[in-house]
This record gives sequence, structure tokens and C-alpha cells, in this order.
Amino acid sequence: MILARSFFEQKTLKVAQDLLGCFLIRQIGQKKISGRIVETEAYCGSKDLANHASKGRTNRTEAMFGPPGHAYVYLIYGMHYCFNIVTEKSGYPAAVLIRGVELDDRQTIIGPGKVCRALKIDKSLHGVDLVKSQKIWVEDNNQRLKDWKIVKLPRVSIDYAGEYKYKRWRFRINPNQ
DNA sequence: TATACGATCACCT
DNA sequence: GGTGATCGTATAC
Repeated sequence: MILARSFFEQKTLKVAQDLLGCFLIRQIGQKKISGRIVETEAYCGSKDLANHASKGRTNRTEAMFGPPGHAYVYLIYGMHYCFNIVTEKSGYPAAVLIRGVELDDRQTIIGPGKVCRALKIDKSLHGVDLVKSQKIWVEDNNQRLKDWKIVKLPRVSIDYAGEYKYKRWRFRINPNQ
């Protein structure tokens, strides 16, 4: 079942955890690549100093201020793309970064740059509506088990974020499940 | 117009 | 553990 707008409109920390175990589907022509989401990170509002949007609304961060369910894709270190899903209401900048997926062949990809390479995500997907797009979307699954253990970890590479550096807003499915 | 650096990865020692 | 690649963005001048 394709996730609806209302799913992404919930609290970012909830969406980030609920996305674990869901499938990120990428359709390229006749080819379909699906990845089970195993690691996410939450970026919550302008108060969160780790959030790109904490310094105000700019061209780059505009997508995060938009309606939920849209993609926010950006280039980092001049070579890697990172894929985020915008959450919460319009005007409130928040998003979930997809950090890890497991492919159909059970290969696990950890790292936002590697995820984008595996799913062939680039800036052409920036701003697309995941609820309506034919190129990329997220599906829930019936296999979700309630006793999945979600590991909470500090976020990565955000030493500049002051007290927000210590927030455990990175979520990962227990690799032992 | 110029400069510094980042929500990273791969490869080296 | 350390470093180089490589460029869009924000900020400074």
C-alpha cells in the first residue's frame, strides 16, 4: 500500500521510526528497484541546529517548508546525493533522511550517499511528490512486526549543532532481528 | 566576485 | 586513525 499524505504529516520523530521496515520503490522505465528502509534520521524544525533550515528559508531548503510527502534531495561534499522526505505541515521545516536500505538480494546499504547511488537518486527527483510520483514512492508492508527493536543513536557529522548534536534522532532496525 | 565548508565515501597507513 | 575528492550553497567582502 502506497503511503498517503497523512502519514508524512505526523510528527517527524514518529514518521522516522514508522518508515523503518517500509519499502522505498524506485521505478526507472521498466525496471523497479525496491529497498527496505533500515535506518533513518530526523531533522525537526528550525530550532534543530542540525537542520539545514535552521538558518532560515533559502532556495536550497525551500522544499522542507513545503507540504509533507515531497522529496528533498541535495548534493553533499560535491559528490554524494542525500534523499530526504519532507514531513509535518507546510511552513514547518522538517524532514527524514533515509540513511540505510536493504535491497531485494538482501544486500544492506548503509550511508545516505550509497543509498542514492543504489537507487539512482539524483537532483532530478528534488521536490517530487512521493504520494503521486511514478518514479519514486514509499509502500507500507504487511510484514511489520510490532516487536521490532528500534535502536536510537546520535546523528552523524553534525558537531556544529550544539545541544542538538546529542539528540538520539537516528533510528535503526535491530540488525539481529 | 571570492572563499570556506558540509546530514559522505573510499582508500591509505 | 587520517586524508583526498569535488561542487553547490551561504556568507563575507
